[in-house]
Amino acid sequence: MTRRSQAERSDVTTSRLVAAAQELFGRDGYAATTIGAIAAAAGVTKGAAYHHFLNKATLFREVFVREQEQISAALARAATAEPDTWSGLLQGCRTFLEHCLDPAFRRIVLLDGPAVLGWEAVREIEYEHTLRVLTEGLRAATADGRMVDGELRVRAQLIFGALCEAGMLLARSEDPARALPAVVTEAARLLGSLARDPDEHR
Amino acid sequence: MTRRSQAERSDVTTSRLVAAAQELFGRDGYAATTIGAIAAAAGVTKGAAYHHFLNKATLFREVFVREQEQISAALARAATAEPDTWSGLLQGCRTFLEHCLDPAFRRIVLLDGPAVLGWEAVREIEYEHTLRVLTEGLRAATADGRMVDGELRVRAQLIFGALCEAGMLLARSEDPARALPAVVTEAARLLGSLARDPDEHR
DNA sequence: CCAGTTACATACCCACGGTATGGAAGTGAG
DNA sequence: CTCACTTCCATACCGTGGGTATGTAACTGG
Repeated sequence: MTRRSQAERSDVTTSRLVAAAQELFGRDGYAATTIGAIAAAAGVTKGAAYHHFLNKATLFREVFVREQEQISAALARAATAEPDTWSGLLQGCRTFLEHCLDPAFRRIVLLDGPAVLGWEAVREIEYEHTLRVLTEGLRAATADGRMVDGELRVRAQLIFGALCEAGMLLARSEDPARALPAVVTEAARLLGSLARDPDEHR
Repeated sequence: MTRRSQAERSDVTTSRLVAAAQELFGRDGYAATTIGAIAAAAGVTKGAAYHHFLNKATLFREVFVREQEQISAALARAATAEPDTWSGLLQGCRTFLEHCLDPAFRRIVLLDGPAVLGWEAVREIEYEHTLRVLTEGLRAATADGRMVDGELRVRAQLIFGALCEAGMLLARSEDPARALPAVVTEAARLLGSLARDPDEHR
């Protein structure tokens, strides 16, 4: 009984298309991935793809959002598992860096995303996901007295930039597992500038 | 007497092509710029472009290097004009941020560069220019006792990432000139973590 | 002065993003 | 149940643009 409702059929094909797109965009990059290839990988034709998505960039945007949802969930999970706000922040950074070891993630989120969607659009999406988690972590740590006051939006952005760069650096090293401590150390040192001992005031 | 040597003719057309490419890539972005348009703007045809450059990416790479040469020179100039290594570092960062107000610079160096040339290639070029200047600034400040020790290569990379993000943030604000102080303050605060009072040891 | 190279222009190919069209399957009103 | 209408998707097609093949005039070295 392959009799399905329209909504069902539609959902199945769209999610198949997005999944195939995520796979191919992540592996080959945006420019080297054709709509035809995505459709074929999803078991449909170009017509189906253009029925559900306005154009290639729109489909890519969908993939980008998916990627954001996945990592922001992982970040939130990692942070809340920690005993206090400060270590939650550090653990979140570590989790982000580990995520950067995935080539598909780097390709989609760090390399192609800004070029394809534009910086503003990308940061707008990220501010609903990754940047939101980071900003809230900073806010919590500040409210906790573990971090000096400041423009949180700006601060989150700067830290995010440093983390992205760190993730790329890490991924490029021949032995990422061994290089991770050094990168984490430097990152923690940078963050350390913002730390404040909750017991003493200076 | 328009009689020119081969080398002369070649140099003229190549530099014209690069100049036109820099203009168009910076204004419209990599994807929206065609080789034909570049050639036309340079007063030649596609044939000339493909005679001097292997492909579109190669031409873009040339433009990218030019952009790097220009900014790294400006950074070095700004830094050496300062009285001490630490303020030289700060002034260099400020100069970089001001450079980010140029849309063409952002487009070529921050957005399209990594996507087109790949992260490794971009950082390899930058390590010969912008990142070199930054790393040397850090080295000088460290040797001067103004900054705590650390993995300079990694540190430069992290700071660079934060600065790029700061530059984008700045450029997107409705009034960059007014937003600059806040961004500089946050950036300086981040850098402050690495500062060390040269007179006291702890 | 001439063989060989360099510097282009012109003409062409084709891959790929996007559109137009057609038809099969589903849906909702009467 | 039926029939107009919509949704979903395939097929066929178009235009643009990156890249190549070819032709040719100008320069160069012997």
